[in-house]
Amino acid sequence: MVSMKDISIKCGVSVATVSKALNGQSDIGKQTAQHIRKIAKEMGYFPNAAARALKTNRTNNIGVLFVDNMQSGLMHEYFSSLLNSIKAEAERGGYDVTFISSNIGQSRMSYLEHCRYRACDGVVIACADFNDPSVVELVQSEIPVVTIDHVFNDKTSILSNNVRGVKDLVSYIVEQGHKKIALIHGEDTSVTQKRIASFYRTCQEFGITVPDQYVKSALYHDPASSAEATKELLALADRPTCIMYPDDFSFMGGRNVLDEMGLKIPEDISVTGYDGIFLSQILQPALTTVRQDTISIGREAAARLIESIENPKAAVAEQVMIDGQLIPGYSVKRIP
Amino acid sequence: MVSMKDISIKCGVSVATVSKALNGQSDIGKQTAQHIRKIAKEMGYFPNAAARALKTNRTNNIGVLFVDNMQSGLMHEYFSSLLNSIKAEAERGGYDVTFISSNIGQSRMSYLEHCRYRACDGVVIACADFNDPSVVELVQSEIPVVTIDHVFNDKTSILSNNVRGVKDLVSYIVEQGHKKIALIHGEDTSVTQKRIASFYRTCQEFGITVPDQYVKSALYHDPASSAEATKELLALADRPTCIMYPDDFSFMGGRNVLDEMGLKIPEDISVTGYDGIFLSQILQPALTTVRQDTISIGREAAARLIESIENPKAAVAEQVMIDGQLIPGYSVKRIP
DNA sequence: CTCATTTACGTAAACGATTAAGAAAAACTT
DNA sequence: AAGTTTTTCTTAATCGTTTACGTAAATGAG
Repeated sequence: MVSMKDISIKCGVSVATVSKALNGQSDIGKQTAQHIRKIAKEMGYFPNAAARALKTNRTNNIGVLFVDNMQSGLMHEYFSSLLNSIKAEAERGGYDVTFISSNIGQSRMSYLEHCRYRACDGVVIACADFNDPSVVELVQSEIPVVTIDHVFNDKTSILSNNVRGVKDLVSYIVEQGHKKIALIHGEDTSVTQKRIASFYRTCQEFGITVPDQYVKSALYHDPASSAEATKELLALADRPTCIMYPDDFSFMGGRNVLDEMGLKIPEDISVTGYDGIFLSQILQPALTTVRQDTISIGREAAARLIESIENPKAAVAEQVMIDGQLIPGYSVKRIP
Repeated sequence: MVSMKDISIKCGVSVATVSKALNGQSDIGKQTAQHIRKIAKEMGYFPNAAARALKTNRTNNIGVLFVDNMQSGLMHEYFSSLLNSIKAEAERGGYDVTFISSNIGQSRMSYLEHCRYRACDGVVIACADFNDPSVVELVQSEIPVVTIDHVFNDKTSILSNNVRGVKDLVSYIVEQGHKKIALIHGEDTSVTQKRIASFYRTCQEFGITVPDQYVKSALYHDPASSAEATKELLALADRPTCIMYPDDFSFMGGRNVLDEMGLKIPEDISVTGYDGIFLSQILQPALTTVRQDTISIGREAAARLIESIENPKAAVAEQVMIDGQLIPGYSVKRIP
């Protein structure tokens, strides 16, 4: 590996001069700097990240927290797409992306310790148990943090606009003429709470009362639990005309139940999903859903994190709402 | 951050002694070492990765190459699952995982340069264009490399046993009584070539001749192209009784076509997928497919890479075959 | 008791970069 | 022309570790 020393020898200057020339410091002669840069390129020089990190305490490395309780974190298209976007934006800003975990080898360390160990310049918390003390510790540390879909006081967070998304979805369903709308929601998280609240509120705005039996609890990304909930809904004396699923993938579970019972979508029953994953638009009929803008969410998360790393004084903690987009599809029947 | 210096002061010994005690060197008194370790733990000491890397030229960091031409790399469940497994095994071995990319900030660097810049101890090449000169350069460098599903001379590679997988699949289909089997395969890669060859060979072994029109080309993970191929197959005068799809997800495209034409699976036509993704077993009927053992593939890749990092002299390049598992499902009809 | 060996620790030089402070040379003042 | 400022470069310290080597004390051999 060619180091600054090699360049300094070749150029007949000191190492300090090389460093300053390469970093664009002003106190180096124009032509000297140019010459040094040329030689450096010729020799294929790249800075030694470790040395630079040691001295500057900056690594140009951001950590991502993707904790997959039940090994499913990255399997969700929502999260893998998010990661992709974070990665892309980080690269654009000159940062690398490293996974943060709670145990490295035999020694178990907290997320914070891991971050310090690797000297991450910042962390994106994308998928984690936000109540985990180890996560809270990290959030409250001095390390710049951006969270996704969860708000911590005084920290920047990027939020998929679930309130608006559900509102759009419900509005669309109502506009198609439905009055009996059921909601199957995921496990209790702040996202879920928002979706449920928005569901009730929007229904109310349209003067629709929702019987308690129309709201069922299931799990995200779990077709089995959605299938179960679907059965319960279909067993009701007064069936809903439209069922909203926690997410597109879970819908696949409900779909099977509907199939078995000989119910056609959307002729006999209408359905909606959430997320807008690739699969949802492959299905026949295309699923009515809300596409969460993972590209923007990831991009904003990385960009804001980098901003607060590079300009800590001016870093303002804020909540950034990213709107999703209603995809009408063909799974909701128009009722005259 | 507490450093060795802090510990050395508290313990009244030199920094060198602390270093040696913490690293388990033999030339430190038993009780001294124990005391130092105790204090270190009390003070919450963790080594500074950058300093250690600078001195030892080892980072305990492995790079992963997941190049997503057309931004789909991580979207495939095969790859995201692979990444998950690599990550898990790396963590077990005390390594962190960093993405390697070709451009970091404004300066475009080759994969190799990126690896050197970050001083990755090794790299897993999981998803990339193996003909890309930049990839080849990396493979031929001094950095330990393990490739997945592609063999480079003198390098360790982990291979999903596609030959066996397709053989098992075809055998199963034949055993169910099928003689007219069509294959829709993915774009030209070494994996695809193996699958096609294994398809032909197994058919031959069973004395089945495959008309050229029964073999169609499509793209992996692309339902549209598989749908197209399905149409072509169904337009044939002598239709196949079973269609093999490039992968489970692509099958979804074919499924729509079959649906439209009123063909029931498996009563009217049999189908198989490949991969064994979550979705495949949610479908009704459950898809006959081959589950690729991504857990083992990822684990072996990381484990072998770490082995060759930590014991370079004894590192033997080898090809490790990981068998998949036939999942019978219910999408292939038994023909008497 | 002396000399050799072992044990346990300290000294100091690296690793490759950054940066404050200093110094020589050039340019500008008046 | 002498002093002042500016420009350009060097010196040297530093970041936190690791490690070859040195050395003093303890132990053993004869």
